[in-house]
Amino acid sequence: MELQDLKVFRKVAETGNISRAAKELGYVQSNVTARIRRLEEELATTLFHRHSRGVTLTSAGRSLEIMPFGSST
Amino acid sequence: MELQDLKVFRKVAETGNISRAAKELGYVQSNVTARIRRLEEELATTLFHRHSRGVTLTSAGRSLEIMPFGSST
DNA sequence: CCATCTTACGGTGCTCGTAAGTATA
DNA sequence: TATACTTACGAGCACCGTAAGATGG
Repeated sequence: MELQDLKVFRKVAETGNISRAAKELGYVQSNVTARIRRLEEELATTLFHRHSRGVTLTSAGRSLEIMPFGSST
Repeated sequence: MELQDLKVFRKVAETGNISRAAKELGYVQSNVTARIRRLEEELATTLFHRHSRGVTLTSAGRSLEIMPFGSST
């Protein structure tokens, strides 16, 4: 897992919305989807529950969210 | 700068030798050369002095060396 | 329909190994 | 000649945007 992965993950967690996270990060939405998917594969877990109004953290996602990296944003 | 860049940088700094760092990291030597070069370009600075017996940190390199990331190795 | 996430596709650049080149002692 | 760093090259994959698809309210 690289720093950029964590930055994207955090923005999605913060907004609860992949589209808005993408806009705020300056990416298109499909890239953020793909990045989150790859991160989930790498960690062999599910970080977000997907529903029609956005996404919410799973318990695994909440664990990652509190990792003490990169908070200098 | 990503975590992997820092990991490679640190191993080179630790050993003072790109070839040995590469071996310890499980890469070929030319890749480590290229990675360090890319990192230097990204940071727009020179991290190592090159000489015929290896490399030594520049003052910029010493600054990066003490960054408080990734020390969990 | 509208908002949102996903999938397909192609371009560009990074990462990696192999191989050859350069330099110093 | 031995040791070390650099450059050239090509394969594979990640990252990025565009575009189209799927789903729920």
